[in-house]
Amino acid sequence: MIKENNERIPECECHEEHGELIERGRATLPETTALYDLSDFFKVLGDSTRLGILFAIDGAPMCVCDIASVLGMTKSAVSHQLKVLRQNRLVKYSKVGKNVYYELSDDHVRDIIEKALEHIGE
Amino acid sequence: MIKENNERIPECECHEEHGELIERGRATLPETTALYDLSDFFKVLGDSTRLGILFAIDGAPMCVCDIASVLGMTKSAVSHQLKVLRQNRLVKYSKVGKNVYYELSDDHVRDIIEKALEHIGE
DNA sequence: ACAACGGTTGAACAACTATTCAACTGATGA
DNA sequence: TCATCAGTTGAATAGTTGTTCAACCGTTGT
Repeated sequence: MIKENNERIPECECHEEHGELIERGRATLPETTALYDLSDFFKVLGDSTRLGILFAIDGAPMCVCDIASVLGMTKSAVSHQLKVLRQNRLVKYSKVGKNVYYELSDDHVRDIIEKALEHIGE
Repeated sequence: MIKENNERIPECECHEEHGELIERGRATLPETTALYDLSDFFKVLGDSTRLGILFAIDGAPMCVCDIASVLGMTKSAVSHQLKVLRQNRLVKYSKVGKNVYYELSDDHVRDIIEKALEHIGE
């Protein structure tokens, strides 16, 4: 957890002369709120169930029951995670009769996941 | 949490005819271990302190004390998070006297964070 | 109107995680 | 050699998070 930007950042405790370095570090540091938004975004992707859902519905929309079947989980558990994905706008849905079909809301996310997969495969 | 791939995936509980959809979903689903690796990677980025550290040392290596100063945190807290970043190979370090200088180990990570920032800014 | 079904929701519980604190290691300089 | 400082570490604690369970809502078909 990071202190608010408007709090005074204390001098470096160590006795080296790194004042300039610290200034530079502070300069490249995004706003506190931006940092939280960013970490929240990564937190959403940091769960294998949610990633599984994203992979499952990649290509074709699927209803909750189907997703649950693919992942071998209960509808309830899937629905809870779909809520998180919805709230963070990673998926969108459409109701058809009794069913609710979910799909990826964005190509952006696909790119990020792909890049991460590349990074890991080294 | 996702069931192991070698477990039998049950038929869809709902009474629609989605057999093909489910087959397709299963096909696009990565190996369970790959899914865990991927979510672990995002988990590391899903913390504002760790992101703050990455931003701080972006450009110039910094010692622990400086990082702590920039973020307004204790050396201990920073060191604990640096350990996580080390274990996941997101940072590398070099000792100079009493100090330990940390820097980004990879341009890949910078790309991913940048893409995520783009995604959020919409 | 009613039962059945797909899906959502809230509470509860267990598992995990980040920070603090205190103790420790290793390098430096007197 | 000894005190000091940069950094690490383990245990403890508080906060967060994912799944389960049971109850619920809205739509469909009879």
